[in-house]
Order: sequence, then C-alpha cells, then structure tokens
Amino acid sequence: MKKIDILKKLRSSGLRPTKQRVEIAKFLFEREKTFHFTVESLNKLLTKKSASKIALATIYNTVHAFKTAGHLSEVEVRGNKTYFDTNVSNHHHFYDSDTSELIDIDANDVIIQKIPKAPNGKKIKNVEVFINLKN
Amino acid sequence: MKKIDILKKLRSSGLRPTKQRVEIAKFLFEREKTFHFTVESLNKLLTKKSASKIALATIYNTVHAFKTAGHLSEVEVRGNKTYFDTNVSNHHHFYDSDTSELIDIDANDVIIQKIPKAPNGKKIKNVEVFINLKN
DNA sequence: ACCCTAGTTTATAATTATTCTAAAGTGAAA
DNA sequence: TTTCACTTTAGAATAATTATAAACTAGGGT
Ligand SMILES: [Mn+2]
Ligand SMILES: [Mn+2]
Ligand SMILES: [Zn+2]
Ligand SMILES: [Zn+2]
Repeated sequence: MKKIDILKKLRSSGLRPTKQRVEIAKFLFEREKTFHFTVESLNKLLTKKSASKIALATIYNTVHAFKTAGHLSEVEVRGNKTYFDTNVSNHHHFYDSDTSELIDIDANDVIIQKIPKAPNGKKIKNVEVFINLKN
Repeated sequence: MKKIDILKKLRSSGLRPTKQRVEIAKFLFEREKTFHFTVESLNKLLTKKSASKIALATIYNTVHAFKTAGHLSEVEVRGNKTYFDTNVSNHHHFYDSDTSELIDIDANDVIIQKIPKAPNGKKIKNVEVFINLKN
C-alpha cells in the first residue's frame, strides 16, 4: 500500500492524517504479508525504525482508532497482552505458544463439516479456529 | 463429586487438602455442569456463599495449583481477564461477547474436514474452535 | 496567509489484573 | 506432641492498559 492510499485510508475513516498516524499506518500497512503484533512489540519496532519517538499512549490511541475503523482486528491468544492483526478478513490461525507467534490460515484452508446450532435466541457471528502448535 | 473424592483429588496431585483448597475445590468440582470463571468472579461467588473469607492471593494460588495439576484448564477469550474451565477434556466453546459467557461444545459436535498441515518442523498440538455469538 | 478550534498528542497519574514477598499459620509425618 | 515444609495472607510490586488534562496542530473559514 502506497502513501497516497494511506492518506486516503485515514481520511475515509474520519481520522486526521497526523504525522504519528501516518507513520504508524505506513509501518503497519505498507507490507505484503499479514502482521501480528502487540502494542508493546509495535512500540519497540517503531522506536527502532523511526527517528521521532511516538508516545506510548499515542500508539494505544492509534491502534484502537485503526481497529474501530476496521483497519485492524484483534486476535485472542493466551496471555495477558492484546494481539492485533493487519488481516481483517475472516481467517484462522496457527498459534505457536513457544514463540507466541501467530500464523494466518486462509479461511478456505479450513472446512468445517459440522457445528452445533446456536443456543436459544442467539445467532452465530463467526467461527474461529485456532491450531495450537508444538515442536 | 463428593467430599471424599475431593480429598482424594487433592492428595493424589500432591496438594495438601487445606481448609481453603477444600472449600474452593468443593465449590468448583461438586457440580454437574462445566463451570467457566475468572479469578474475580470466583472470588465474588466464594465471598457470597461462604462464611470464612479466603484471601485473593490464595484464590490465585489455588486456581493455578489446580490448573497445574490438570483439574482446571484455561480458556482464551477476548478481554483482559483469564478464564478457567472445570472441563479439562478436549472440547470447544460458544462465546457470547455480550455477556462474556462461555458455553461448552462437545468435541464430537464439531467435525473438521480439512485443516492445513503444520508449518515446517512444527506439529499440531490441538485444534480449538470458537463460535462467536450475536443476538 | 492567518485564525480558530476541534481533534490529537503527550507526560503522567490512575486503574486493573496478576504476581511477589515475607511473616504468620497449619497439616501431617514421625 | 513436636516439628517443619508447605500454605495462607496482607500488602507491595509489576505489567498492561486507560484516563486526565495541558500543549500542540491540521485544516476549514476568513
Ligand atoms: Mn486473553
Ligand atoms: Mn487477551
Ligand atoms: Zn491473522
Ligand atoms: Zn469449557
């Protein structure tokens, strides 16, 4: 994704393209493959890569703003930190608890033959599959 | 599960059956259906139900001891708190994010027809399915 | 171009969940 | 009974996240 698209992406979701947001967005979205991260890891990587340091609170604010805008999704993994995902399409994950690493699985690579019907009065929003790995 | 079995369960896993552990174990394991809880919710319920109050640190200690002994499992759900589960068999969950409620799904009620092979050098430990609910 | 202001960033405090510490208490082996 | 390793406990410490409120800024209106 190019910088012009980054600006479009921000503006179209009502987010003023500030220096900090553009820098974070470029870091997150100008890449080929899905990126999974925690706020802590993102902060470290940004600090390493970039000259100007962005306040931690801003990283929290920005990541949440991007999530609310639908540009990031949140992935549930065991542990105390919240994981985010640049892949916002419906998909599944391998999870390697040794390395705390997530790997995407395309929705088409998992076929579920049978699931129970939702409880009374509830509907199924989506189905998430986690394949936990070991060595 | 009866009290005598509770004592057996504790002793057989090298846990001295103290007053606090027995009380928590009875609360958790003397029931028909699976119980999903957080330390906070367990603490509230124990305080309400019981006369003697157990220190929060003891509840943390005990829950972890039970988990290590294989009497509880940990369930990953979105959010900041850790969820525990008295069902330690391989099974799946409905998750109602409105109520933060987990509902068991028997392993046999989910049939997965196709999953990708594990990444290089890794093996599949287990597969967990989460069915997220809406109203 | 300059103002103006709502939106944003920032340092820091506050909150929440959990773990650590170390002193006091206790189950059970001998 | 005595003894002591194990356990409980209150409170401090840590870790992740959110709240606060003052300073800053993007960008529409003039
Ligand atoms: Mn979690
Ligand atoms: Mn989490
Ligand atoms: Zn992903
Ligand atoms: Zn369960």
